[in-house]
Amino acid sequence: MDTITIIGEKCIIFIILQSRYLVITEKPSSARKIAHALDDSSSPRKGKYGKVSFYVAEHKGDELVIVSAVGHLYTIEQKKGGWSYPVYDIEWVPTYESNKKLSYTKQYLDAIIGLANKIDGYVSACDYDQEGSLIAYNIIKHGIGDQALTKARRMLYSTLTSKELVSAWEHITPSLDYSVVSAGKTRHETDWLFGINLSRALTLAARRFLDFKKVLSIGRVQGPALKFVYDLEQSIQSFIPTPYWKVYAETEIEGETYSLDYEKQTLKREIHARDVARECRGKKGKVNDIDEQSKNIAPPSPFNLGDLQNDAYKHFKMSPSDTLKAAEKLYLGAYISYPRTESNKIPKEINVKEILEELSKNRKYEEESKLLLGRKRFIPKQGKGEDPAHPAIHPTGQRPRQLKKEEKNIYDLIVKRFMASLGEDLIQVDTTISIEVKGHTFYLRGILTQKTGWTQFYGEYHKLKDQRIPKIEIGQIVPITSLSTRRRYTRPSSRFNPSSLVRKMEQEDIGTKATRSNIIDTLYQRGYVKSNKIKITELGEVTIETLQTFCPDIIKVEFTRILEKELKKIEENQKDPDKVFSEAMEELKSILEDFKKNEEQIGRSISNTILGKRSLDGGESCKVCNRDKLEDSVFCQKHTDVYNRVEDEFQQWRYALGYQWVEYLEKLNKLSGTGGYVKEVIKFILR
DNA sequence: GCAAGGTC
Ligand SMILES: [Zn+2]
Repeated sequence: MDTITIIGEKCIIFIILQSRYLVITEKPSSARKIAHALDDSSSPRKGKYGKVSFYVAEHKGDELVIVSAVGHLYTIEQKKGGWSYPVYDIEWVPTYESNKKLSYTKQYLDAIIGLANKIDGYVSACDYDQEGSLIAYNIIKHGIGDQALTKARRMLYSTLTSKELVSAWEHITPSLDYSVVSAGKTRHETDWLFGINLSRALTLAARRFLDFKKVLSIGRVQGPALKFVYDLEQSIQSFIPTPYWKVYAETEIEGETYSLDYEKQTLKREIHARDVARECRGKKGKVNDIDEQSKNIAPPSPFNLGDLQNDAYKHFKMSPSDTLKAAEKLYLGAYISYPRTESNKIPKEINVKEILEELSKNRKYEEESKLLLGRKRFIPKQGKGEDPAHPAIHPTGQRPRQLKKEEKNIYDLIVKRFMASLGEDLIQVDTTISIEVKGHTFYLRGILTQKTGWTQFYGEYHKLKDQRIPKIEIGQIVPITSLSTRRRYTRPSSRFNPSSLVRKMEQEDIGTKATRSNIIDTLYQRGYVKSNKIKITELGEVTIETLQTFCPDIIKVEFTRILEKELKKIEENQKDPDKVFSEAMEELKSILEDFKKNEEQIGRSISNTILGKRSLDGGESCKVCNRDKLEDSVFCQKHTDVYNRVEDEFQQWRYALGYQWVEYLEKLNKLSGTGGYVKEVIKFILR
């Protein structure tokens, strides 16, 4: 609101000018909250533009028209040409034009453009992150026009509480955050150009020798995600088990049997195991120490999306993308807060007490929420995860209606986790009783819960595992009533499942909370991986191996790290976005030239893998697979490496069991933990 | 038809 003062000769006239602002949010729920927070009477007028809701709020004499986007309303497309590569000429176009499945976005864009009428200023009120800055910029620039950009400002907030929103409005920036916008644009364009060009290059190479209907794809996030699966599969296929021995012992005290742990969890030689058995079996031991340690286990923090996806897989075997879908439904029904969050924190502005009061009206949660309400303070445990725009996932208190089974499960998990995060520490006492038998030590361990703390709110999602212990004193003599030793073999790492692969992507910091599970779905759709215990397919394998030669960067996590560093420089005005972009394009250009030059060879190796054919280019292949044989070996690189390790590991087996070479190979061949490549090599040696 | 990122 501007006050213009005109001082005439004899009088002073104040003219108060009301300004009209168009406020653009990222999603409908933020528009509603901002409108209610900023309207002086907390009751903004609600209007409809076609089917799209918008709000008109009066704020300190100004009029705010608040309308929302639905995420990105603009996307990248190639300007001209067909399905070929290289392609460098791109432009930003409305999303609904480029993707029919997203045609619903048209009504939102139409609404924003239609409402951009007699507006004094534009306000970008999208989420407080790079994508948010770009979403509003694209709409204003391409939808409303360049002249609107000069009147555009940015409103920044991290929680959608009235207090923060009012303050955000007061601290609105004088112009858009152009450096953040540039970083966002560069990210989109680099990803598009690398992703689309390399995907087409792979697909077209595969089609050279195959009637191949499918498309192949690769990208900055897909690449490393597939590489994780590939690497794990290599280690499983190359795994050679090692024998070890384990001691199982029991004692009996006052008629009750207790199992004992031997001092060493594993023994490396059979004779060591025999020694323990001979010296301790049937003997008596003396209690020489009783150690009691009380431990406090803090409550879990409320969920971020990754945690929720992980727990939903654990408890309901739901895939991460199904969990996201269910959580989205709950969010759109206003039963839970925004689910696409990386945060494990609930800021103090959120009224936890009020949420508990609402939850207590639901009989299912009445008892627990009333217990929590009996307290003086309502501070959820704060976790590590941070998010610039959204708090941790929590119930709103609003009672859900007509949920599907999966949504019901997810809702219950979220509510109980939220309540658990408000609980007190779980207190347990760990007891370790040391029993000495002829110089060998055995441990009798017990766990006793003293205070259930937060676990009483987490219900079936956390089971207490108490282990009782006998009444016993130092110096007491106890019998070893049973003792056996068993030979075991080490096992390879287990494969990823959709949830642990999301976790891995989180740990490696690739993709975002909203995209990780979808990208894993893409790997399945492409035929790169299969089954719930994720196994790479031959197609996935040949894709990784091709890229390892021709574009190793796209399957490396470091590619993302480098890009992030460059984007940060753009954000901080330390580097010209054009320079970052042209450097990336220089790299891409040389990769694509190289790819094109070798397209025939690449196509042949893809088709050979798929058809299970040996290579036809004259070179000899490995005795047990299609790959090229090394000069000084009968195997390819992979099988040669495996052969060398089979030789190395033999020493360990001879030491542990006194096995001879052939005996060793035959045993390995029978064990389930032995990797496929290992068995291929062994079968060849034993042929 | 191909990316990764938003969100319905
Ligand atoms: Zn081989």
